[in-house]
Amino acid sequence: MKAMRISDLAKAGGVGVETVRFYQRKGLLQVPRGDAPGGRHYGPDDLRRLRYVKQAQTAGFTLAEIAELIDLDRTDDRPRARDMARERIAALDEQIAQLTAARASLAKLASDCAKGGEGPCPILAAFA
Amino acid sequence: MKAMRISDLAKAGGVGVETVRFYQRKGLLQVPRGDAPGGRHYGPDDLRRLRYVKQAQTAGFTLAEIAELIDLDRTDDRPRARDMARERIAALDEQIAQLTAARASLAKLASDCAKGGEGPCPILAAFA
DNA sequence: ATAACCTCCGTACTATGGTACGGAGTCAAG
DNA sequence: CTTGACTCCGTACCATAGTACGGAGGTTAT
Repeated sequence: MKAMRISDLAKAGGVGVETVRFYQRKGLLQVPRGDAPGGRHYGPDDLRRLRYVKQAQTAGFTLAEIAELIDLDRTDDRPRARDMARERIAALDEQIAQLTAARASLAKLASDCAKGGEGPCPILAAFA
Repeated sequence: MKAMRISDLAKAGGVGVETVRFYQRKGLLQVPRGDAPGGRHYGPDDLRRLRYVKQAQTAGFTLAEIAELIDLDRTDDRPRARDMARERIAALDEQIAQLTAARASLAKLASDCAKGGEGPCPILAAFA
């Protein structure tokens, strides 16, 4: 395995080089010990970490929260991790409920507008 | 009805004065004809419009899209409005699906972590 | 009539999550 | 031995959706 460079890591993680560097600045990814000149090299751990960040993001964690999770990993603080997960699940539930409600009311509006009776299009007139 | 001033409108809409002004700058709310010195006054239309904006936001429309919807209202372009609604519903469906999936995987992680077997806490180790 | 409070206006600043740019150094191939 | 591609680094910039600030002026209550 011929030492991944930052561009390889980025590609493998499906992000841009600038994003990797951004994550490094935020403490989400480690900056490899400044050894090999002409390009530091990255290992599979870095890629796992990068993927972890991306995955955690899809669960709605902010980058700051992800940084905290990573820190909890260091200290193996499981109770705190469970708390964060519980909070996130609750937030997710609320968000899903809200989006579902919005979806329903928008769908009704759209169908009413399509039915196209008289009067103004409810999508435009409504939410009122 | 003693002419709503900007702060009354803001309060009624559940936003701050600065937010009303921000919406005016974005073209989401009209700036009343500059008549009454010592405070322009706003009417029920303005409040309806403000509530429309807030409602549309919960459906996930960006302020730019909401500005477009408002413009469609002016021109009564119903086909375009239906398109926008359809697109938004599709996006909402996708988002709901993603959040639901994230919720499920996070819930599993949390329960595995709570079961607390050996090895590292899956919330911290996982997403991997 | 003076203080307290409001309006208008422009400008600047915040947070979040990136994205872009320019310069300097390094490295491999032609 | 030069060109091209890559690295590092700092800094600046982008969109989104506000929030805050300071000054100039009008209004309201005592």
